[in-house]
Amino acid sequence: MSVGRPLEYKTEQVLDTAMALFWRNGYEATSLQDLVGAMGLSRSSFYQAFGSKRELFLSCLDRYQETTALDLTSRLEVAATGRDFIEDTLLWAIEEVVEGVDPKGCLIVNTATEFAQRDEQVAFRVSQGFGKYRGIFLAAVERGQEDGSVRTDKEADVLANYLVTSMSGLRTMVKAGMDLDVLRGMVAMVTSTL
Amino acid sequence: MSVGRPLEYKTEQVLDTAMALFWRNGYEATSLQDLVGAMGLSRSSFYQAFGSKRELFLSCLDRYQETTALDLTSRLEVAATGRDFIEDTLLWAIEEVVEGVDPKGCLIVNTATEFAQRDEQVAFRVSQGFGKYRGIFLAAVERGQEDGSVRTDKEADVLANYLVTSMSGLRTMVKAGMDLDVLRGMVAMVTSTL
DNA sequence: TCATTTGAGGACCGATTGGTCCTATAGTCG
DNA sequence: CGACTATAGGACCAATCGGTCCTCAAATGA
Repeated sequence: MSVGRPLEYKTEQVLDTAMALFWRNGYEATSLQDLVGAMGLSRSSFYQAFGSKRELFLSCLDRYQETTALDLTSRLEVAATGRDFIEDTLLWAIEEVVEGVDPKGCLIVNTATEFAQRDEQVAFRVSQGFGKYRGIFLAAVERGQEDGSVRTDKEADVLANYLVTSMSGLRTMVKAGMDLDVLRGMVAMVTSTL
Repeated sequence: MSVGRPLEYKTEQVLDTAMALFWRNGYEATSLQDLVGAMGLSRSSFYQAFGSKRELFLSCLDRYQETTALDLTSRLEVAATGRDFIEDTLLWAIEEVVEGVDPKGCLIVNTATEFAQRDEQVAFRVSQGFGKYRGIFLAAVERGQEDGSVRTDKEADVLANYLVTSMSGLRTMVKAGMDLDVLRGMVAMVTSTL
């Protein structure tokens, strides 16, 4: 299929590098120099491969969604109960505090506050991302309602939306520097309402 | 006291204008041109009065905190019960969706995700801001526990932190474009745990 | 009147922004 | 070999960035 010199890098790999930068610093604060430097490729290769900074960002948003959704879905499959998955996921969302350095939060949440209003395509991906979260939580809640680990007197989609909202709040408080112990208490508060 | 030509603008007024810009677009995406244009003063006046873009931003954070805290405190004083205040405040947090245009979210929340990790003084003001929110919610919860409108089997400061986290989540979902009806349901979910 | 302080306006600064283009080189295919 | 594609590197671009500086007009109090 491919004629000519092959790619010297793996697209997914450099995409991950770029994603990490956007994730940590946001879109505006990440310059092209930062990007090509970290990705380890020349300006010419960069533009040939990814088109522009904005297109790269959109690709990163897509990739973030895919990998995150995949990860969560596989976690859900092996979880003992619906409630277990939900607790684990919320704890996972605040886990990065442990390292002490540079909490990145959630790329979707960060992008929602920084960028979503100014760019249609970004806004689309943001709501798409939240939709995926909601879908996964919905599946978990429904399973929990079947296996008896989640209350049945609330509609599943209300609880799912509530979990998405709570997770956004948790990740914001992570970035705001809330103590890990307090955050754990918040997770307990949220799950106690299920 | 003052010799010479007097100020032609009211400091608080132009500060509010600048605050609105930062609030809507964030720090990085707000340029000096945007600022001086909206504030209606020349570059020279700007720098003489406010020092630099960053200093202006810090001033805006301070002002935002003051006005918001003052507003909330006075609302708390006239509220019938602690629970009433909490419900009203959460509804107020999602109110801006009604207009349909340009949800700005909360300046503190926005700044926490965009900027807090990169600037000590910003980080200080962000945690200070969240601290004020927590303090107000704490007072509301304590009053609610006294007047019987809030459960007493949870410690007041846990509930206060939970409310701060929930409010952050709500304001993020506002920026993410969640429907107002769904948001109202989320507020109901949160208050039902009190 | 005169010193003082503010105002607007614009020239100007170096640095950086995202982005283009060109050259020369290197690897892989038919 | 020759077609093709990808590479690195750097020159180059207009535009914008935040910020400084200077001039001159305007308003104040002593």
